[in-house]
This record gives sequence, structure tokens and C-alpha cells, in this order.
Amino acid sequence: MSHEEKDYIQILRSQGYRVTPQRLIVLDAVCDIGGHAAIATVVARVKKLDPTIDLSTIYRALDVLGEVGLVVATEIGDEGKVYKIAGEATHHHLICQNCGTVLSISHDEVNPLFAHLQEKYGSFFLTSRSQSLRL
Amino acid sequence: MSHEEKDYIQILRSQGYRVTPQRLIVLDAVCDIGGHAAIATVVARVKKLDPTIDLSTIYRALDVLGEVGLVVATEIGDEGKVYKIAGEATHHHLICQNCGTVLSISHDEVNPLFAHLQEKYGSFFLTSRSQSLRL
DNA sequence: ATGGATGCAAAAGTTTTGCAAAGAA
DNA sequence: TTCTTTGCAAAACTTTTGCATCCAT
Repeated sequence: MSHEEKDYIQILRSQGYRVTPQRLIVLDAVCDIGGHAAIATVVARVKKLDPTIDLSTIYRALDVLGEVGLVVATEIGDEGKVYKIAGEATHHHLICQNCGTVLSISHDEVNPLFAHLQEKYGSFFLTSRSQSLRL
Repeated sequence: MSHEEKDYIQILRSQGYRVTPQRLIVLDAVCDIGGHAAIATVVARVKKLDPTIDLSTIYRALDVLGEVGLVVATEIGDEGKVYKIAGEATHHHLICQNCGTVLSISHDEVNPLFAHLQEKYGSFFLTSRSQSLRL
């Protein structure tokens, strides 16, 4: 697990949320998966760690973890929402339309386009916390 | 309506599908909307034209229209699937993350990036019939 | 006439919500 | 103790499917 224990406990508490085993397991699951994980993947991982955790609890935990900024939810293509640990370098996803494989690429690859679009379209272009460039 | 009557009747028939009033109304609806339309928008438009058309018929009509290539379904961000009349120039969508406004931009804007990515990542990059670059 | 398409109803899949009981602070 | 969170169950949505009837060809 790459997240510091103290940190996320702090973060949850400071935002008025309680630190529960369920939330930690969901956080662990998302973290263990490494990349971006569809809800089904998160659920599978969570259930493997603790089969008694309810589906609704997982959804609620992901909401809370997103609320406090520990997890980021992004909508990508056909996969629906995917979740990942926040704090990674800004990056993007290249998705094979045949097999669905997702390849992450550095923001550097895309930056020239970003710069161009931002200059040209200004307010339409997301500059901060951009998770995905949706074209 | 910008589609030629003869054309789409031909197209449906040639693929073994029948030309029904429901399918034409769904096609008209998508066409009238002009841009990309979420399912809810299509349904609203269809129902206005003919309230008796069933929801399942609309889904099935969109499937068929997609099958024969008259309509294109694209998955974009939070909006889920959006439908539009096929045959437009390849373009992309810029989506304001505040208000959700969608701005279409020419493929020319993005082409340099496409060329770069294609060269670098080869098979991961979709070259034909690309509806959206999903990063 | 005849095979595909429709409308209705029900099913299936996914996400959300109400609430009593359990648990973190 | 107090107030949040959980698990369960049910609800709310969205999309799909089965089937008798209807209709395009």
C-alpha cells in the first residue's frame, strides 16, 4: 500500500468522517489494484478482503473517499466510472477499442494539444485537476 | 432533416431490416436534435413526435440504426451513451466540467497528437471510425 | 401470407435509500 | 454517551427480453 497510514486517517477525520475498517478496506482495495478500477473490480477485491462488506457500503465508501480526495473517480468510455488512488501524476488513458486494454500515458504526451486548445477555447478547457481530456 | 429519404430506406432494406414508422421517427428525432443526444433527449423528442412509441422500441431502433450505420453511438464522459447522425466529419468534443456544455472541434485540432500517439503506441491507437479519443 | 417489428409486461442489472442496530470518538 | 456508519432490504433507475399481436413486404 502506497498511502501513508497517518495521512488518510488525518484526512478522513479532519473532514468530519470516521475511520472505519470498511473504508480502509475499500481504500486498500483501490490502492492494491494499482491502476484505475471499475466498480466491479473494486467490489471483487473488497469482497476478497472481507466478504461481509455490503455493496452499498462500498459505494458509500468510494463516495466518501472521493469527497476527501483520497480517491479519484473518472468516467472513461465504456467502462463507466473507474476509481484510482489520488495523488498520481496527471496522466491519460489510451484504450484499445478491440480488447479494451488501457494504457496510461504521461501528460507530457498530450500537453502540446492541451496548450493549443486552452489558448484557443479558454474557458472550455479544464486546467486544474484534469483527470481525463474528453474529446 | 438532412438525411435523404431514399438513402436510409435503401440502407435499412439492404441490410435486411424493415422500414417502420417508429424507426423513422427515432431517426428524425436524432437528426432534429442536431448534435449528440443522450438517450433521455432522444426519448423526449420521440415521445413528442409520437407518445405511443415504447421505450424498448426506441432502444431497439437506435441499435438497428447504429447497426446499419445511420446513427453513431459514442460514450462520452458523464453523459453515458450519446447518439448522433452518422456521416459527419470526424470531430471531437470539448466538455466544460462546470456546466457540461459540449463544444465540437475539428479533427484538425487534434490530428498532431493523434499522429504522435499513433507513431508511438501503434496498435493501441484507433485510426478508423474513431468517434472519440479517450484519454 | 409470413417473418420481422411493436407494445406490453416482466426481468435483469446497477446504484441509491430508509432504518434499526452496531460501532467510532 | 452520542452521532456516524453499517448491513439488510427495498426502492429507484436504466436497459434488456419474452411473447402475442400487428404490420411491412
